[in-house]
Amino acid sequence: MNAGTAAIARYDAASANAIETKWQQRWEERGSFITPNPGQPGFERFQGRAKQYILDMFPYPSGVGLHVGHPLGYIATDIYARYLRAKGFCVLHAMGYDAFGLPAEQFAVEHGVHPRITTERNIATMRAQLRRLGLAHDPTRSVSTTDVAFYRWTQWIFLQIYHSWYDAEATNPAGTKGRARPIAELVREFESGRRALPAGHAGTWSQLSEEERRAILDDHRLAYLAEVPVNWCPALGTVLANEEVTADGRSERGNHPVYKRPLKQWMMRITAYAERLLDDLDPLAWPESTKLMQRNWIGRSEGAYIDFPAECGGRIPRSLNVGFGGEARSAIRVFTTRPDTLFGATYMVLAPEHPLVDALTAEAWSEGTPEAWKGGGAMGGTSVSPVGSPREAVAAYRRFAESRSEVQRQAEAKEKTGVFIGSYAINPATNKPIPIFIADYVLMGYGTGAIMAVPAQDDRDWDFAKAFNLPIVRTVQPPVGFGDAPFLDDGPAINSDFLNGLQVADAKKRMIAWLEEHGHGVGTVNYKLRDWLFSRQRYWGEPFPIIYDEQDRPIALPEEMLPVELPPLDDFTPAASDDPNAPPQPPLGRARDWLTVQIDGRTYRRELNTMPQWAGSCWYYLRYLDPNNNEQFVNPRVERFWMLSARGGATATATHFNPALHHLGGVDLYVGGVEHAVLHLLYARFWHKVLFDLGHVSTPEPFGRLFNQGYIQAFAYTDERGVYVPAEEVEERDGRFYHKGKEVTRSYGKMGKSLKNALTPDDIFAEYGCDTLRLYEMYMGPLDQSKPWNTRDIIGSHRFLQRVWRNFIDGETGAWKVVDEPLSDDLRRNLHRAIAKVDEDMRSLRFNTAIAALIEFNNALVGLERLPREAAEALVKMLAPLVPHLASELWERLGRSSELMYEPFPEAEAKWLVDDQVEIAVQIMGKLRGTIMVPNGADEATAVSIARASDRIASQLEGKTIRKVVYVPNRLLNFVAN
RNA sequence: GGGCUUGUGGCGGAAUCGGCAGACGCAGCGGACUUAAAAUCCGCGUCCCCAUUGCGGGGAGUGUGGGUUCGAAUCCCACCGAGCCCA
Repeated sequence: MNAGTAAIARYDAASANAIETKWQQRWEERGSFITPNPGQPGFERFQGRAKQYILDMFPYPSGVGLHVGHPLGYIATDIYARYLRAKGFCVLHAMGYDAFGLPAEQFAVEHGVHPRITTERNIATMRAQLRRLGLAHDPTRSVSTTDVAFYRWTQWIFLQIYHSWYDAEATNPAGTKGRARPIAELVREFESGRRALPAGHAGTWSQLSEEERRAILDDHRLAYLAEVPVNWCPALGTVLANEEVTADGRSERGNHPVYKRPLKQWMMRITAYAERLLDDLDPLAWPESTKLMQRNWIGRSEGAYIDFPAECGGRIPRSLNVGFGGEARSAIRVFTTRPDTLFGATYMVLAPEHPLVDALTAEAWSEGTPEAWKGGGAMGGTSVSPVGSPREAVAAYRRFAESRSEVQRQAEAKEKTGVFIGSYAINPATNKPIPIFIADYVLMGYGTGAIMAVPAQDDRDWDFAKAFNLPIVRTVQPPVGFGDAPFLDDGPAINSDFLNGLQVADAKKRMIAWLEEHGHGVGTVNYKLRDWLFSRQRYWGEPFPIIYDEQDRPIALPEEMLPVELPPLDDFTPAASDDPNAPPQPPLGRARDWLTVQIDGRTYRRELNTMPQWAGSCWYYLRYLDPNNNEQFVNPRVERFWMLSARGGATATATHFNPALHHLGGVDLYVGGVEHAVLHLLYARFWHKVLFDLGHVSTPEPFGRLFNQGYIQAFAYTDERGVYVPAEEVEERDGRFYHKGKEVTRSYGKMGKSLKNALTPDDIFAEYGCDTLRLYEMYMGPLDQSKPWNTRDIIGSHRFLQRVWRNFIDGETGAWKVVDEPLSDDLRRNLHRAIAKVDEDMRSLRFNTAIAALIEFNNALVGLERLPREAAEALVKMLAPLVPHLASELWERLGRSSELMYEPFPEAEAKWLVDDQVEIAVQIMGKLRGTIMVPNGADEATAVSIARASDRIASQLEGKTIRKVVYVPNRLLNFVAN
């Protein structure tokens, strides 16, 4: 035994903590977790090794600290990263903090403490907790989004996006269609005449006014300003995300009224990338369910735009009045995924805020208009008396619709509401007039904000038609016996002239051809995905690198003027108001000295909005690669080294992406919760693709392999009033639960403060040490499934480590038991079987079964007087990724001074994995009747003769005729006999 | 309403390709050691029936009901329950 290591006879809480503290200190002093970049000092030890980039989702450093559920994924990636190091890879594994966001700002509002102070305190707490878990993160690569040195580059990326446009025809570096290009190239193309000016502009580029040119460029930029309806909450003084608004249109926090209001906001043109975001999903090694969620979110649908001529006395605005041939026309344009049903379109519906509604609304009700169409009683629970004119009905309905949240409007369960606007459109297929309604089940943000209603083949149209007594014409023949309901499935077309008899798919094609031929419409692809609202009226976020001139025109700051730092503030309270019409006043408006900026003697005013929290998490994984670079957001050579992933695991030496040689994605494993399946991953993919198109990164996708970990859940207990009681004080007796003598009710859900069932890692450290916690969390079950925390079970993992310890060190005497003696053949077979199992399970992140195999092997060593070194060293190496402190301590006591982390993982030798004799099952008619021993790989005849020689089988077979024998070598033998 | 995931002992889970269901652990029961206890070690451990002095033997069984197959926790159909996403 080494001098200097105290003799510890028993592995318990005290000795575990002593060992863990010792090794955490030593790793820190030695810089064991640091992985330098190629060319940097210290990289020599990794020279020639293939890279692996192992990443956890970016955490928010919360003020309340971690509970035991949080580090589940971090422990898993740590084990995997340590395992890969032992398998000979050069591993990048780092952790940073997504530290902008609302909680720190709220805390600042309530307590007057600057968010930077709160944030830094929280980060320090979280770092200490993670360090105490023994996580091997490279400390030199940790970043925080709130560091000026970090968000300077977030602003820089914003500028790249702002200065770009999407050329749908260009070829990107991956060889597929569509590419972001610098806006300067667009200007040159317009100047040279190589690219025609957008429709509606006559003459040449140089003949356009400065304003016109700006407008055209802004229409192309990937970051642009737009008036969009937002959830404006005057009482909180901020715009809210949809998820922050309750179903009845009030703020989740404070229950204040929320209004839909158009506000000038920064938008990101993510819709330009819809097709590529969809196509590139296929080859990614992601869970299918996550890919499916992204596909649904992007929501690609093929269909057609169709124009319905409308009688409106020439009042349609000119910009909305261009037909498919470029000619002027008065028509309502709809998008439909079912152009084949056009003959069944018996009315039209516009979204209440559709720009044509004013022009189309009639002056008076025509003779015989049903009372129900005029708005009386047609607005759900809101009682509105029948109104005198279409104009009044429209105004009343709009007020009603505005009062309802988008969630309410989309909920299908409630009855349909709407009003007739007094005028008619012409169905281009039937040439008959059909009435035009406005109704809030049609949303302005989807398609064109107008639909052709086909009640016979659409649920919502059917309900609406029933409610308003509108005609229903079937255009797809339902099967015999089909009831009084819309028919959505495939069938032959009926009542449809030239489509009759065609199935849906063919009918669609035929109709689109007909529409295009007659100028009534055009086939198209539509997406549910909308552009990304990128402004927030908040303080604690990245300021935009944007200023405005006297004409209120946005101007991007030059790169040299970055960073735009957040100004100091004393008061973070947003300007609250009871007046829904009060203009939004972001907190940055209080920074008087910062508000304006002088450049070349002219005064500009700054953008007061900040970026959303998503911004930093869209690219942090690139900053880990080169965190201290002050010249570039990441050095391209460094980026290529870590991100280019060669197929087959070979080291990448290529200088650019080649689809034949490389995986699409750079990060080799990305682990995090499924709650980020859509937004974070979609936004990050979008930014990454823009950076890829512009040549700043080398891969078309950021994350090649994604793994969604499950959650650790916990029981919670409520008393007879329904109030939560502390879970740790609850006792179980005979399957019932008691708190302070009173029976309580058990429920099951997320761990958290509000349910009084959270348990901190610190509690477990004190009682068992962090190696036990790491082991228990991995042993609970498969990583991707949610499972309940059960404190009672931890003892099993702790006992296993104690048993390991006792196999090395006598529990009574403290004597060292490892000897240089050969291992018996039996034990060696056990050992190599364990190695094969653990190796395979670790590679596929099945730590629970890897641990079970280690327990079995260790149990086989229990009772040995002396432990052969061969088994001891292999066991320590296999334990090293899982319980690095305990393993390092034993490694040192084995007299080894090398860093255990970088010791190669044991190799299973094939010859020790096979037995001479194997036990196989013997069945008769598929029922188990016994087992026999046969030589490994025995043929059928041998197995049959051994089986028939056994008394048990022979007696069972007596008097029966063997019809057939099924033999699976080394597995089973089945006699089909009767 | 649609889509996805999921359902195995008292509990967490294992069975990786259709081939011995319940590995491993927790809780429980029995035994050894001990004056005793703790700790440790060994054994038992789905349900029902038969046998029981002892060894044992048979049947059912992976949410429910069907199907495919020599053989189904695993594949197919329908239903029930749970979770997530979309509406």
